Amino acid sequence: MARPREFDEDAALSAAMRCFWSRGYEATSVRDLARHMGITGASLYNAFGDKRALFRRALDHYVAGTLGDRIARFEPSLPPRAAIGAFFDEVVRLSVNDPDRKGCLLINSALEVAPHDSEFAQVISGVLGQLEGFFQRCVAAGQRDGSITDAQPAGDLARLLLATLMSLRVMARTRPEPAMLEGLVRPALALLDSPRLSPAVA
Amino acid sequence: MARPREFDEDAALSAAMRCFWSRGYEATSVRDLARHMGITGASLYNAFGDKRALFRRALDHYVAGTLGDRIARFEPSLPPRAAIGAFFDEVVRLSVNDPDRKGCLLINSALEVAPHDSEFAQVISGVLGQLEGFFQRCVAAGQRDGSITDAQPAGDLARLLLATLMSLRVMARTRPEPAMLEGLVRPALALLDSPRLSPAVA
DNA sequence: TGTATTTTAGAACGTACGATCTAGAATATC
DNA sequence: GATATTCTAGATCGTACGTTCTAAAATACA
Repeated sequence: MARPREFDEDAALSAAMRCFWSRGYEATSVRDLARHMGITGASLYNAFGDKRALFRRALDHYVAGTLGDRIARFEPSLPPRAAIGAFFDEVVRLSVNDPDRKGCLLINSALEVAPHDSEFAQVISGVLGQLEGFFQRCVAAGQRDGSITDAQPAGDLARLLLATLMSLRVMARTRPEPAMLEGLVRPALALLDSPRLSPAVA
Repeated sequence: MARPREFDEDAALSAAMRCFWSRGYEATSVRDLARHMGITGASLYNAFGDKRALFRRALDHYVAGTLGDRIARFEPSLPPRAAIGAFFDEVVRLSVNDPDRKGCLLINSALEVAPHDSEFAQVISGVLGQLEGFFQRCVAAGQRDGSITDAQPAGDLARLLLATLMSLRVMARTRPEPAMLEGLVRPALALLDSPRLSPAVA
């Protein structure tokens, strides 16, 4: 064997992720990447293949470290209705406090990369499915414990939440003001609390 | 005065719009544009300024000819609830029959251009406001004639519809299958038909 | 310690980008 | 018909792109 790598591969990957996240795939140059990763172009190609392969790694890193982490923090530790609320609260809070308007790397890639790259389309579609699954599990559990209405099937409510999340990510890149983003989220969450079918209200 | 222009400016603008629509702003080169517009680079710069100014014209052209036209076709001629349904039906149908997965130029630009160009952010935000206004007018009218529930305020339902539209446009670039897109739209439209608050159901 | 192997840095490859310039062709006004 | 103006085509500008190459530095195993 031979000389070991000088740089921290995980730190370099995180730096690459941040580049792709704030500038997008095409607009991020290999020179940008190398500079922010603290390595040279040759090392980048040695360690990660080419730009597209590095992007794939960076996207996986993002999904595991941001989306996956958020679900893992909220789903096991909060009641289902609260987990959904906390999920959206965090996304709104991060969006409002993001002067670069980076949005979400997954959704950004769904629009920039997926349409003309079937491998990424498949990966992204799978992650969107995981998100829908998270919402569906929360809604179903909330319907069982009575904290979420059963006026709509859990699958339908989950898709409404997924749609809300995607629209939130779109809006956050154009108009990331609290009133705007909360105006998108609040009516969606209100649906979860709609009265049950059984007793009359008025 | 002097020699008149040889090419049809409106046809050229439509061709430019199609380029930006299918490839995005950055990925569309001035040479691409000139070729599809049927003119030379010099004529393009003479007639439209630079690439950014041409994109601005192309985006306005898209908004007027696609979004504006769709609203103008449905809002005056259909009952409010039907206008909303026809709007989404058309977007789903066009998305499914779009092998290039172009999506919507406005939403694509909201993610690609708006975050780092405040002028475009303002323009796009304004158009999103017009869309929300269309939904709000339809919902309010539908609530008046009883075809749409008043279990939620018209503004909230309008924002839910706007969110649904944005998510539809995101999903259409990644997974433009009828089942997927209709699965996003159907639960949102179902909300409009929710029972009114007054009589008990079960 | 010697050698094979993989790292590093940075120059260099060919290509494409947005934009401009140089001519020459064409036309509305005088 | 002369002239001033705006059009056209295509070469050309400087810059940046993704990628590869060259050579020197460094280390695990014999």
